[in-house]
Amino acid sequence: MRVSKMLTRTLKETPAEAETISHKLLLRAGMISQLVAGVYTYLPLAWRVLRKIEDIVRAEMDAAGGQELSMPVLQPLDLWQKSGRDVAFGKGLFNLTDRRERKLVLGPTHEEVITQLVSQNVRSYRDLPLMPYQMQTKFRDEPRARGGLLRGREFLMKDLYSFDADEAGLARSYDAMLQAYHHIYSRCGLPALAVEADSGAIGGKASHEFMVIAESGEDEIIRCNGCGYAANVEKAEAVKGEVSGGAPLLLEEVATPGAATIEEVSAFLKVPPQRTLKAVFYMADGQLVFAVIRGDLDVNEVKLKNNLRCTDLRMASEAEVNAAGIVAGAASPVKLSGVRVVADDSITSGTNFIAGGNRPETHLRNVNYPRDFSADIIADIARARAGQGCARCGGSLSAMRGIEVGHVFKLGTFLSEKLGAFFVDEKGESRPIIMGCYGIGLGRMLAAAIEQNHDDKGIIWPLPIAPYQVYLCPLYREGSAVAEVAEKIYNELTSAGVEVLFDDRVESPGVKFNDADLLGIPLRVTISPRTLDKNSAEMKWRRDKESSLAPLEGIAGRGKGLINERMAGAQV
RNA sequence: CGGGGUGUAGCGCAGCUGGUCAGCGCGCAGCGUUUGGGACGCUGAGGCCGGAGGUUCAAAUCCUCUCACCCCGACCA
Repeated sequence: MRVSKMLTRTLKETPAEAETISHKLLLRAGMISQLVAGVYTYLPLAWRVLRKIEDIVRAEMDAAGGQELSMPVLQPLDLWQKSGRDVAFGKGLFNLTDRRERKLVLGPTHEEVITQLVSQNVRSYRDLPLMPYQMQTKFRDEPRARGGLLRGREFLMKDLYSFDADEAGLARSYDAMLQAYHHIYSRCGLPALAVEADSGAIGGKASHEFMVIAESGEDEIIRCNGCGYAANVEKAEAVKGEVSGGAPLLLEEVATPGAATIEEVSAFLKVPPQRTLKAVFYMADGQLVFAVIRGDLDVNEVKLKNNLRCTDLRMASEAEVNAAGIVAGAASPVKLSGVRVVADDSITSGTNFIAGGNRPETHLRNVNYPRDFSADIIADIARARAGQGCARCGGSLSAMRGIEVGHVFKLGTFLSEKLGAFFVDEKGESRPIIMGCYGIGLGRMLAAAIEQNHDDKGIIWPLPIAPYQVYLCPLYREGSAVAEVAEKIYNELTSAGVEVLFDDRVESPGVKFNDADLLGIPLRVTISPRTLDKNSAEMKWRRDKESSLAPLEGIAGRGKGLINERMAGAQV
């Protein structure tokens, strides 16, 4: 490809709408163009990257037993009502109505369609397992699209669905996918970490997310430095530590003027935060819930929501708390009635806590569970954080941010039961097919690759997914043979099967080098009067500092060799 | 949906206490000089100032409504 013929140009200045690095660089490199919020055109360079990612994903899906198909974007709303997930997706579903007033949605995912399809085709356990997949554009009316390709309302996704006759089969399918996913990320030069993930309200036994570690990531990951345990903070467990308080003492009231927060109370009473109880109020499906947790810990709302089995959870307003006759800032579960109490299990191990007195500016000393109060639910509802102990091995936990580039999920039989996907087993009995689903955000992978591979000059593409492998960069000078030689090398490299972006523009060296750096093509081949004097061309890897000279004779073979070497090697 | 912000040339922005306020830089076109890290000179093209109302002798500028986009939060298989 000749740069002079490309549809897009590079930008010197970053468009104001971009905040994250990948978004800025994608715009500056002329790889994407926004149409409306969260919806982008993939311009030729980005499309080439996406196709490379797709090729790798396709190869691994096929190798793992997948079979590719393509399902419709346009789906009847009825199907979603049948599964009940029209409610779960809510406003995230793009709705439309056809000329016959039939309600349709733009598919946000394809479990319903595939399950229906499978139900029409599978009769017997002999027909299983199945692993159909597709690469398809998904539509989700996100409350807030952001970060360019990182979170769009229209995005490319690979989705595979597994259908098995029994749990063991599901486990095999699931493991095959975990393996395939590891292969995919590693082949793309984009190391991703598999972390345990929350399985959500719909349930299921296991779920893993694949995370690319990046500052701009929307998710927080908790990871053990000892055993390698890693989990999304939504799900992560940690050792909370024992807090002794001695033998239970008599409950006693103390005045705490002006002290309402944990910090204030613990400073005022000269007691460490872990010896206090924190009260947090939520509205769960419209009902007030009182969450109690040790003062040094924070409530994990996902865990709380799962324990409450509610669909809507949010912090309660002060008015809602007051309406229940509770004193915010001095609330406690002691002598409380009429409100559902959920306590973190951390409160069961210590004694003689400080808790609110349920009267303004008053607290209680020596509060003990279960002597002084009860809870409707006792469970782990604490948010894990760096520095705590690993629940598995006792090692030390650290926290990092990640971009979710893949999510695999054991679905179970929820959908197959709702949509009538049954099979007949060996004993002749009808049973629901056991499902799993496995997604990879293709566009998000592209963006994540940039988040992880860039410098202040621009993108540094991992070789396997780079739009082109070589940036051929002749530096023009009147009366020299540079142009002619460049054309020759372009033909030679291209004939050798090397993907070349040929900067045939009559531009100054600075312009060309800066564009080469911005576009991030892995290998830059420069030809100038200077190199021609030595009958050679300059070879420079985008990722490296140094450059070297290679003789013009046999340059195509040399270039191809270097690329193959790097493709095969660890460093891409 | 709550909070905040921004809409002026392809991009980045200034002008916004009403009256040469239709401007600057980059980019673009032509000509010439340049060519190893975003060169220089000259000439030129390009804007219903997001939209609709209103106030006024006069509106990019003030008021109202509206639309779009961005950020924080909420939300998120």
